[in-house]
Amino acid sequence: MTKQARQFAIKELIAARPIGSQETLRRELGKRGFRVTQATLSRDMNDLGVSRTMQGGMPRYAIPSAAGMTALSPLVGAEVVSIDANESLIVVHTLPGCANTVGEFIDVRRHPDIIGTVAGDNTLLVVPISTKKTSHVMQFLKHTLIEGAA
Amino acid sequence: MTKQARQFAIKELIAARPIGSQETLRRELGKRGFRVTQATLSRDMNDLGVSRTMQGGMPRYAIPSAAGMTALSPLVGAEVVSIDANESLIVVHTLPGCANTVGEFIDVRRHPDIIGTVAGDNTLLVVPISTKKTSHVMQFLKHTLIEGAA
DNA sequence: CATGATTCTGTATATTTATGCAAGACAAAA
DNA sequence: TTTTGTCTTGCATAAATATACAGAATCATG
Repeated sequence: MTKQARQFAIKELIAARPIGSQETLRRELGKRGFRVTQATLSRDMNDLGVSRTMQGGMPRYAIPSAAGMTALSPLVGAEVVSIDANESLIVVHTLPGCANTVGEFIDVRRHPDIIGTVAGDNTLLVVPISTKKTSHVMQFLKHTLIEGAA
Repeated sequence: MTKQARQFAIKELIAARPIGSQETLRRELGKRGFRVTQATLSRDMNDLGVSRTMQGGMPRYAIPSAAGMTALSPLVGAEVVSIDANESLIVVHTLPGCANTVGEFIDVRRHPDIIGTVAGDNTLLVVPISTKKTSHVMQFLKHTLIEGAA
C-alpha cells in the first residue's frame, strides 16, 4: 500500500466519479484497501495539484489534465500532455514552453516515417511521410513519449 | 455596489494576483470599496465556478479559463489579419508577435473539432480533427475571432 | 548493527469554507 | 399602502481542509 499506489487510485476515483470531500474519498479508498486519514488525503491533494470547485452547491474535485500527466510519468515524457491526429498531421500537446524539447527528442530518433516537426510553445506538429503512415507514427510517438517514460 | 459589480471585481482580482483565501480576497475587495463578509464570498465562488488548488503548500484560486478569456475577445479580434485554409490546415495571419495570444485564445475554447494550434510570430496554424471538419472550424474561427463572440 | 537523514503518516488542532436562518431591500400585484 | 414573492446579505455555526508536531518506517552509510 504505497503512497504512489494510493495517489494513483485517487486520480482514478476523482476522474471517474463526482467526489465532493476528502471524507468521501477516504471511504471510497477504504473499500479498495487504502486506509488513511483525512490529513493524508489533504497532503495528497496538494501533491497531485487537484482542484476543488463548487457548482450549484455541490462541491467536486477535478484533476488538471496537465498535472495528471505530469504525475504519471515523472521522467522523460513528463512534459507531454496529449497526442492527437487527423488524417495527415499529428499534434503533441506539452506543458508550456516544452514543445521544443519534445520536438528535438523526436528528431533525434530519425524515424523513417517522420518528415519533420514544428514546435510552438506548448504544441508540437509532427508531419508523417504519408497519410497512410499517420497511425504508425502515432503509435511510435505514444510508445516513445508516454510508455517510454515509465 | 451591486452583486454583479462585486463578482466582476472578484474575477479581475483572482486573475491578476495569487489570492489564496476568501479572507484575503475580502480585504482586497475592501480596498476597492466592496465591503462584504466571507459568507457572501463563499456564495460568489459558487456562482462564478471558481476553483481552488493547493500547490506547494500555497492555496490559490483560479477562474475556469474560458471565463477569464472572455474579456479579451475584442482585443484578440483586432489582432487577426486574415484566415485561410487548405484541405487540412487553417492559417491565421495576425499582427506581428500576436500569433501566440490568438493561439491561446483559441486553445481555451477547447473546440471539439480542433486538435491543436501552433503559433509562430505572426502566423498561427490551426489543426482540425479531420479534413471534413476544416470548413466548420473555419466558420467557428471567423465567428469567434472576427465577429467577437461571447 | 547503529546512526543519521529522509519520508510518510496519524493525532490534534488551527484555518478556511459552506450553510441554515432571519432580516432588509426591492418589485409587482392587490 | 399592504401583501406577497424574490433576491441578497450578515450572523453564527457547521462542515471541510490544512498543518504543526511527534512517532514510525525506509534507506544509505559508517
